[in-house]
Amino acid sequence: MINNFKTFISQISPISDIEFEQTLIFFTEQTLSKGDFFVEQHKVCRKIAFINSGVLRTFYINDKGEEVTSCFCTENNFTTSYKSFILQQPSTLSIQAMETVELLVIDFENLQKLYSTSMAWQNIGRLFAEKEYIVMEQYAAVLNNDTAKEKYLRLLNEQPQIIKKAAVKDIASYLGVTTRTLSRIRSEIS
Amino acid sequence: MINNFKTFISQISPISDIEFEQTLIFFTEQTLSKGDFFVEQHKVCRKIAFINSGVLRTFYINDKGEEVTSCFCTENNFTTSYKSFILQQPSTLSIQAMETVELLVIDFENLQKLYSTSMAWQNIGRLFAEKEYIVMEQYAAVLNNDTAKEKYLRLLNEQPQIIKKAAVKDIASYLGVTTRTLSRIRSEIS
DNA sequence: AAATTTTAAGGACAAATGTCCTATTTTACC
DNA sequence: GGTAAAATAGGACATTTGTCCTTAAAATTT
Repeated sequence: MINNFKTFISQISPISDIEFEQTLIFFTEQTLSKGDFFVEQHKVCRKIAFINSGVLRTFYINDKGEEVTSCFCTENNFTTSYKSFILQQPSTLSIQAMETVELLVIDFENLQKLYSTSMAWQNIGRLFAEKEYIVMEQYAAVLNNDTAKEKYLRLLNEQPQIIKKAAVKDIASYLGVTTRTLSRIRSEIS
Repeated sequence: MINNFKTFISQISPISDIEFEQTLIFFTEQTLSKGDFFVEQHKVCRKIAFINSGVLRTFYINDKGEEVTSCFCTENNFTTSYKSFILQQPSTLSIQAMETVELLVIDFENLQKLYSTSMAWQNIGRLFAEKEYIVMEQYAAVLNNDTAKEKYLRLLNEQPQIIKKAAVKDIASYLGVTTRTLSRIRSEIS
């Protein structure tokens, strides 16, 4: 777990062994079982986690009261209700484990401590935010341009493990289509 | 111009008068006329600008060769082809002045210099990235959930100046609908 | 294991949106 | 100011997607 994390962090920004070691005391390991929530809607999200293994699903409730999946969070990434975390406001999102998940968790206060004392972590924080932005920009472009079928095929191509693990209705809302439409696409393909 | 910029920066992160003054030498003023490009597709975007006045349009060319507007950049915000700027890779986006635009511009190298020497600017950089993420997340949620009419009414409500200033076809592509659909919505409303 | 609930597939029809087109208006250019 | 080019509105029809529904399968609970 720690090795994975160090590799991941080092790829974002160079950090000395010593500084990494000093950093680790701020993180705690956590395991979630399938169905457990990492973040619950309406509560302020106070933590961010490195996913060592497993997949989580991020979703919100739209105006019509339906669950809309906005992200599938996979291993070797961070997960958090980012807006809630940044602004320390109640979260519109919930994050739930889709299977057993191993996390390395740091809370808001400790991360701020890292930011204020470590240039390396300031850098990691900024680069992470920039990366999240790029991912979201790409997601928006897909939603804006692709047809339902194109969106499904793209997901199938880019994250085949999600197609296998996630419920059909969650894939549908993630792609911004109804289950009826997704059902049509799936029968067309097979 | 400078005062506007200082107010804007101070709202993101507290910065001392002295540090702000020292910072200013890295920025240059620039004025664009209507139609001028701030960023051109295929070139690496080497700069980021504070918009003191005016509006710019960000767009890309999709698979079908059509222009798709991804952002209208308004005054008292930054503008850049963010992904290209971050990664220093050729830009998929172009950014064009929709009217006369007054900018305060800093290039990539100088911003990196600020990042590496100033904790305040590291902080500003991270908070800016976080803000851009939140904006993009909201845009994705709108694209995913709202009908064509809802999207148009939202834009009308939230950025009425864009409806007035932008071409209908650009509003359409920004909202992810065809001009035919937007035409229907507009005639319905009036 | 049986009963209950949830999920998924797909039929029938409705609504929304897109495609292709033409007429008209607006803008850009010489 | 006149001409060419681009943009807009909107008709006619096609396609996509959504809504509502039923049935079957799968998962969950008792």
